[in-house]
Amino acid sequence: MGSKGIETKESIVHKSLNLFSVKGYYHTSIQDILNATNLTKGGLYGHFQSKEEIWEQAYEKAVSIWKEIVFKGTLEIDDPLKRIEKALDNDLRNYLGADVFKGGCFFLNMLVELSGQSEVMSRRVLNGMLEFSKVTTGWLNEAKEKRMTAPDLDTHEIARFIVVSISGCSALYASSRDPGIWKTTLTQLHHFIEGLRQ
Amino acid sequence: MGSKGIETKESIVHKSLNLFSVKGYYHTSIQDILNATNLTKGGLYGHFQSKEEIWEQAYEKAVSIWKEIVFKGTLEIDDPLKRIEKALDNDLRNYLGADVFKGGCFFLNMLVELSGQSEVMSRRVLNGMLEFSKVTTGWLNEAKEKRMTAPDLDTHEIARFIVVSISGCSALYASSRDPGIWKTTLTQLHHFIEGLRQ
DNA sequence: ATAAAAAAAGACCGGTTGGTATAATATTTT
DNA sequence: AAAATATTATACCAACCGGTCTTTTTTTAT
Repeated sequence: MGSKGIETKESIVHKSLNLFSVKGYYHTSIQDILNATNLTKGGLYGHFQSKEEIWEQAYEKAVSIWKEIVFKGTLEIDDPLKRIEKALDNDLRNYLGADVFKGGCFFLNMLVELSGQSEVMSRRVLNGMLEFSKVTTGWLNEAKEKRMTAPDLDTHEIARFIVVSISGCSALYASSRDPGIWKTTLTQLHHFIEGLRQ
Repeated sequence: MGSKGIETKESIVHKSLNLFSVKGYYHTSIQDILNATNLTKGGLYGHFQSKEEIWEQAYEKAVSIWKEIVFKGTLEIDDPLKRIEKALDNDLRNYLGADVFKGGCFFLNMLVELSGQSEVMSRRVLNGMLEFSKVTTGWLNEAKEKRMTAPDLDTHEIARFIVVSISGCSALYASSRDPGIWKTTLTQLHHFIEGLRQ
């Protein structure tokens, strides 16, 4: 594969990711992608076997973009609870609120659209979100071991509730475009997490 | 319109509501509705002018079904905070968790799917959800006036966070089908609301 | 029972969907 | 420069989309 091909392929993934995040997977047609990339079908299907394969690569790119934003400046924070708060601040303020993807949170949008349509694709998105829940659980366990919280803290449950909150925040912000949504969520989650300290 | 016509029309709305909640609006085709109702195009378009008109009536029916479940047994509760908890229990346990709509929460699914597709339809769903937020705000104000909470409680913000939480819960439950999602949310919201008392 | 009205059937419409096959054109490699 | 290879264009496919129209059937009112 020559350098021209690689460039074109990356362009397809990039443009498709934007389209998917704004219009959704099914509502983005191959023709939409062709218009955005100034290609024709031959040019596109030389790089991908199917629309779903384009989505897979777009999804992976979205994950790497999201990770870079959310975990920025978290690892150097010693206090695990503050670390969680930093990650949440990154997610809601610098990812969701900064409109990194014009349609809101790429993952939440995909999860809802694909549920009941494609078991394979929706499962993949869900697992990605559960991974974040696991990271949070780990940090909560760290806080518990350091005796910063109650010794009987149900860290798995707390982490799950945090993911629930940011998911709802993403859903409502995407449709309302009201920054008050993520600001409120951030404030309440801050109080919630600080309330775990003993 | 004879009684046969009314019966058919109600059947169309009923079947369509189920299809919309499982497959989504755009992914439900007219043909799907025809198969479910054992009608043909002539039979269907004699009752409705467009697919969107079918959705409007399905939406209204969903609202009435939801209201009946969520507000059941709430009005006779004097304690406004307990009243909110009862409504949330109804919503998560008896509506979402009971799989009243097979695809999860009809409103959340519609909100996400329609955002960025149909301004008119998504706005309608969002406004419906904000109405529930207003009811909750009113109940919180009642608690504040009765001096059950801190005098400076930001009731609007609290209500908004509650709606955020149940929205996220609906999104994650729809795709995971894990009852632990709504059970966790219920537990945490219970603690959250009880924590408002002073 | 019969006439009027309502309901339903079914063919048809233009447009779009994701995807394929083949031919032409660029780009690399030799 | 020429040959090999990678990339792209274009025409085409069957299936499906929401919706319209006319005809036939069924229900309803008299």
